[in-house]
Amino acid sequence: MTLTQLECFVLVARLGSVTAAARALGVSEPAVSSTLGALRQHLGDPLLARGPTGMELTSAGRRLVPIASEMIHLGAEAQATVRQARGAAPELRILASSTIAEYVVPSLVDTFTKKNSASEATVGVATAAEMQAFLQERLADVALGPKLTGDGSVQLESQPVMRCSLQLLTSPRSRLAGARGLCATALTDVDWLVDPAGTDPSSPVFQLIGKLRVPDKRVLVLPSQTAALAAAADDDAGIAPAVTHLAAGEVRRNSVVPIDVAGFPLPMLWHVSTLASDRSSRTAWSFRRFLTTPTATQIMLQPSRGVSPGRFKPPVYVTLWN
Amino acid sequence: MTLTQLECFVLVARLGSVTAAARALGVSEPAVSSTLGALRQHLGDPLLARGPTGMELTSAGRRLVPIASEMIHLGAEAQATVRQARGAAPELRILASSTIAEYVVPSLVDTFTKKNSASEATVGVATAAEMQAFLQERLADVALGPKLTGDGSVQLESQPVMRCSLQLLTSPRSRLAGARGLCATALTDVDWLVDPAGTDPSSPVFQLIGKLRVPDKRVLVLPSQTAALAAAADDDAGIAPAVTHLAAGEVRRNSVVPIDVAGFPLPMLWHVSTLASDRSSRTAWSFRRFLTTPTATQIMLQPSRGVSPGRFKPPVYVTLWN
DNA sequence: GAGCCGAATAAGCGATCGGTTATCTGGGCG
DNA sequence: CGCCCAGATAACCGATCGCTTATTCGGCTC
Repeated sequence: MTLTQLECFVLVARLGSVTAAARALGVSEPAVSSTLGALRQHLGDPLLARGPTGMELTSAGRRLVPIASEMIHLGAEAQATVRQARGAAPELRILASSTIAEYVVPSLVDTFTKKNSASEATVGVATAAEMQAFLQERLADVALGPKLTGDGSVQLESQPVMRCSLQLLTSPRSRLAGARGLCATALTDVDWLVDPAGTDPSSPVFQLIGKLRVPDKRVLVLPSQTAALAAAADDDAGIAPAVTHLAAGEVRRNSVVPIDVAGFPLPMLWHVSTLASDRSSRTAWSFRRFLTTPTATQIMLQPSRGVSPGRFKPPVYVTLWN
Repeated sequence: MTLTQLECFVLVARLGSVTAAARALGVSEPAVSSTLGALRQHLGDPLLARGPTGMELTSAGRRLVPIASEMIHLGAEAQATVRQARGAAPELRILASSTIAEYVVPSLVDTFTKKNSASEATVGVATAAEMQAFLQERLADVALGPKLTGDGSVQLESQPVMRCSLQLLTSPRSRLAGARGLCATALTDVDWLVDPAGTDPSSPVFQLIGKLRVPDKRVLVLPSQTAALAAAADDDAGIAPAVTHLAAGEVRRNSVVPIDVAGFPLPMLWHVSTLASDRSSRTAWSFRRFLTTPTATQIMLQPSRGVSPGRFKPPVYVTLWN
């Protein structure tokens, strides 16, 4: 019985699927499957079995979850405690959607750690479901992205920190560029150029694609928002959904232009989420408060220039820090 | 960071020495040393350093102990919980001094599990220091042997369950056999045939040997008390300290005879120890209560015949059950 | 009944674990 | 001063871990 096995188990239990857990951990599905298999054999119980709504816990599995979860948490705490005892800065583990991670997290972290010199940040990219699981397992301290609700058993606090909007952008020379009052159905037979956050089922972009019934082959996932915008700048390459103020620079330079579609720009909110204050780390809490300050708002409005396409090393999926 | 590493660390911290921890775990000293080294490297702190009174915790190590201890405990609890959820009998992990393990534990366990069919026992041999460490780490549920005091931080409950005495036995044809009113100094130039419990610094036998200043080369550690008595039965092989009522059969058969030394038979007590009732498992508590019943006393007075020498597979040192 | 999707299994690979014996090192102590 | 003891290190070995790709299995849907 290793901590890795328990981590796998808990993640599968929380996310309801081996595949999702594998993606969250950034490994292949068989890796998780076999790790889970080892734990099953060791404990002599299937722990999880396929059910109509994903993997469902057996009676033994249900009792194991809280214990395993606590062990994992203590593992992280052990590391943090030793770090602190040695006088090192406490670490702040931040999760963000790929878009936010790309444009605003670096400068936010920069400013925060300068202000609050006693902390050291690591950043990972995750989907909303992963954020929720990781926060609940205390494998991350704070998440930036869509609103998280918690799953009832563990309370998450999610608070809006930025009001912004979504636009659809395309090349100024595209046939869509000049059109007025476009109908949504006209958008289903062009390529959609999205960043990794567009694959998160709870992201506005994903939901938009779903609502419009854009066929899968029309959705191209690029490694970053910057790359998506660069691709959209090519004539007739397709359309790129983007956060208005983050793409403002590209629009000003006229490399892309907004498409006029009813309902756009689509308003949206960025949220910051942590565990309830009494279970959250002091540093996480302090970072969260920082995000509501005007300084942080300024930073989020004036994004660091997106990393040039190809240079943006996609952290792709989060690695666990232990 | 593995559970094994944490286990090593905690055990070294509790026992105050790498060597002692290695013995408790039944492995070589370098095994523990290097496992500890791996943890040190992983956490970037020495955790423990040599001090005048054994290994001493660094500040980081001091904070790590309770966390690591809790993780280990949760590991054991995870297994127990899953076992129980599957409907299996809860397990009872018993530690005993080698003498007690040899003569009375098997029948005690037999009777107890028959009475209390919902439990399954495993037995290990340990010294008093190991018993204390294992109980505190909840790596064992109950210990049978000398009185344990606890080390202040964790409270152990130790209760006498058997009043008995220690005799010195030798071959009826030995030159010591007939002597009357022997002086203790006469005993330092014969071989002492002791069982593994005689190597436990807190055992009466060990203390006796120390008080008499018997030279090390005069002390022969045999794999069991039965073996020691068999050896003592040889002419002039030496003397074997033994619990009076356990050796009664051998004495009745005249294969060995008691030596007449002032102060002998030396009274002694067997104790049963557990964690305080609120932290101890139900099964452990129930076993402990069982030991105070007349049934259990009867069993302890009428030992199962010692296993024949050589056939007694010495569990030597306890294995951790996880 | 055929196809599909997600989990499980197979096979293989390199790194690490956990263990051994033998040796080195560094502090008390006679 | 040199011995001795206990911890650290070296060198080595086999088992397991953790991960991969490819394939098989089992339910569901059409």
